[in-house]
Amino acid sequence: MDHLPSWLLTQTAAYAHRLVGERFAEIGARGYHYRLLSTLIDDGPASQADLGRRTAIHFSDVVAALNELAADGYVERRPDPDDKRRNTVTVTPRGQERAVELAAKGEEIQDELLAPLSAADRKELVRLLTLLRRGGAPG
Amino acid sequence: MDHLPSWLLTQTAAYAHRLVGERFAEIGARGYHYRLLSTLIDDGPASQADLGRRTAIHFSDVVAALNELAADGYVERRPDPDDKRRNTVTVTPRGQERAVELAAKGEEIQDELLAPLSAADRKELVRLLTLLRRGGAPG
DNA sequence: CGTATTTCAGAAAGACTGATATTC
DNA sequence: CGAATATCAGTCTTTCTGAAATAC
Repeated sequence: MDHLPSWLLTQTAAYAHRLVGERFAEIGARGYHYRLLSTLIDDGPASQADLGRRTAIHFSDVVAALNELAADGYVERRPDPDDKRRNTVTVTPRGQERAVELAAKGEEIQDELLAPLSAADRKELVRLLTLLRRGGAPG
Repeated sequence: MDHLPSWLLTQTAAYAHRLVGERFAEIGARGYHYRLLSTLIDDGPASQADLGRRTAIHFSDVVAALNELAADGYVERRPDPDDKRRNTVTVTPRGQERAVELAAKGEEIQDELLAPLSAADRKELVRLLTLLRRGGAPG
């Protein structure tokens, strides 16, 4: 059974999942927060629908995660004057600091997760997973 | 963001996960059924605790999945005469047929999942994931 | 006594569905 | 009108936690 890729993928993913959940929970965060904040900083302010597309998080979950981030003062929602349906989501100064914290945690998690792999193997893994992902989620 | 291994792993896993769920659902099954039946056939009858360890499925989830498999007549639970705490789980003839069906579905899912990868890349992926998994789940 | 097995009830997290109000 | 956006309420799956009863 250990040779089946989908089995391995599920197992490894479950481990990665648990690790990400645990480590982010240590600082009161979730994976969604990390994804959203990072994307906002890397690609700039966006509407919630745009955020959903960029992060591959469902619209409804973007709303919920943004509620949490806004409650802690990490992001702000402002109505888009050009399109009244939209909220423009921006990162506050506090959110910038939080993003640094989450990014550091992210690095820490990476290192823990990839500990068994050499630098070359890590690059190879990224290459293979990128190829795989194309089959499922274009973008 | 696309270069972060844990992100890639989560995304790819989500895709693999969805694929496995959908395809097995087409024949009224779940991933757990496949894992449990395959393990029972490959390694022989076992107690539920053993099954949990072999498949890396939680005891409580083994119970639930076995309830489903037993309801369809694919497995049988018999009290272990040597240790009255244990149930010995065996595959019925119907279960053998079902296992063949699930294995075929499993192959189909593999092919769909790994379509973007060459044969060499598939082996490489298995190698890397196996290494990774050691970090989290020894066994 | 502590440990192992089976069982059930439920929670957390991610992904998703459906409905609604609003605006383009 | 159809399409997009934001929101809310809720489901589904997998994984895991906690507690109970029973047997070693």
